[in-house]
Amino acid sequence: MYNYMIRVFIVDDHPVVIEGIHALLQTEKGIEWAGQAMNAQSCLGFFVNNTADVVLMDISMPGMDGIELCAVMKERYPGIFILGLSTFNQGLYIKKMMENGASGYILKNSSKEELLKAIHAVYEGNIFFSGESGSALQEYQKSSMTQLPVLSPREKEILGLIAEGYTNPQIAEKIFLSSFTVDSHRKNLLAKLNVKNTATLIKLAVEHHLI
Amino acid sequence: MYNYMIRVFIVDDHPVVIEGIHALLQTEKGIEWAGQAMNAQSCLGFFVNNTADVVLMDISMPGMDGIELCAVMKERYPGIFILGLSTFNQGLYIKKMMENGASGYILKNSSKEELLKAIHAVYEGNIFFSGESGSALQEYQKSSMTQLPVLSPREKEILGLIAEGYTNPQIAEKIFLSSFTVDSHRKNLLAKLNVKNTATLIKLAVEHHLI
DNA sequence: TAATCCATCACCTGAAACAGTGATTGTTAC
DNA sequence: GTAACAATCACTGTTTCAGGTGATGGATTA
Repeated sequence: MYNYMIRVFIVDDHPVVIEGIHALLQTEKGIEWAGQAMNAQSCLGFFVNNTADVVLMDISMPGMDGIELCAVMKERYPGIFILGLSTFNQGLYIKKMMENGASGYILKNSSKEELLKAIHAVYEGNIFFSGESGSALQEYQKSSMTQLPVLSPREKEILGLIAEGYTNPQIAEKIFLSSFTVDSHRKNLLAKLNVKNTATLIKLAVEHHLI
Repeated sequence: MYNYMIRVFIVDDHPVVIEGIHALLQTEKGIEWAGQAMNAQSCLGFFVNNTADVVLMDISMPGMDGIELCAVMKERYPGIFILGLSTFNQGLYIKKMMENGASGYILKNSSKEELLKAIHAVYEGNIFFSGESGSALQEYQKSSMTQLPVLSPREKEILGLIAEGYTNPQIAEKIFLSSFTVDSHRKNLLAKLNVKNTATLIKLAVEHHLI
């Protein structure tokens, strides 16, 4: 089916998961079991004298977690592809792992077919998300927004205008308000979002897709 | 090989591309040719009385482009998966299409195998990027930065501190400079990036991953 | 060598932002 | 029916930003 061997390494603090995936992959012709680790240190130790093509990496581990480990691994071994692994579906974690260089993300309860598809996809340099984690990434903004205070429509409007570079007097003129009122809304935005000035306000707003 | 039929529709203003992909997919057992359109209006017209499973969508078209069309399509038909299509590799466009609900992105010069892999992947609800476009997404920041003026290390440093909410005097104290100097750098940042105030400066910086 | 750019410092002015305090109206929710 | 909150407006300071203008030394580079 595939005319190459993909050396797969797994880092996970749950022996059950390691054994389960090992069992799943054991019979696969294109897959070679490179090794396993139960924590970040052990994983990094392995790669000093060994290597692999794809690393299945648990996101939550004692000590250094998968997000950090991912960054370190990609820093030291840019050619190794990392596939995030988790029992639950957290858009925030997916995003962080991707920012740290991961090539994809799947759930631990994925089917054998999905796991193989993901491994092959990332090995070929593609980016792959399993269906559920993919939608989680797309809806990351929504989930992360729920952690933020609710902004009133007026506040959102003014936030958008601030982000476009308008000053308070300009906004006031634009939407027929007193400049005092705009200033009040602006202060409320700073207070609600717990930031101290325009720079941090806009940074937070852009990062959380409020604008 | 696959026990289902995927109805594929294509929107592209280049007949050559339509014919080329049609020819590629014609012999595929699991693929059914749903139809084709050469512009956004024609595409939307088709879907009034018809449907498809996967829409291959050109990103650059006369009139409404793929990015807009993608948003409209996903709004009206959330169940249809959209695969972006382009002759060139533009991280910015990929990002926008993904924000508008696309499930993936491939280059028009992809191999038949890659095209099929992508179609099947998105049909199954996964997210798929071909290798080149995937890396383009990951390196979106770099590519988009090339369109931006080059910032000196000092400027980047000060930009970062501004984004963290420090004022000029605070930055000056922090990195042992005159507040005048910090202000100079700040003005240079505004001038180089062609923005008028802190709000737009930070917005641009965050969006282009300068910080 | 001359040109260019970075990094630094300096001053002035006006505009804008930030902080604090307080008020009124209207609607929603308990 | 009153408590909470959104939306509006108001005043007063202080701090910061933004625009302009200019200068110096050092590194790079064409």
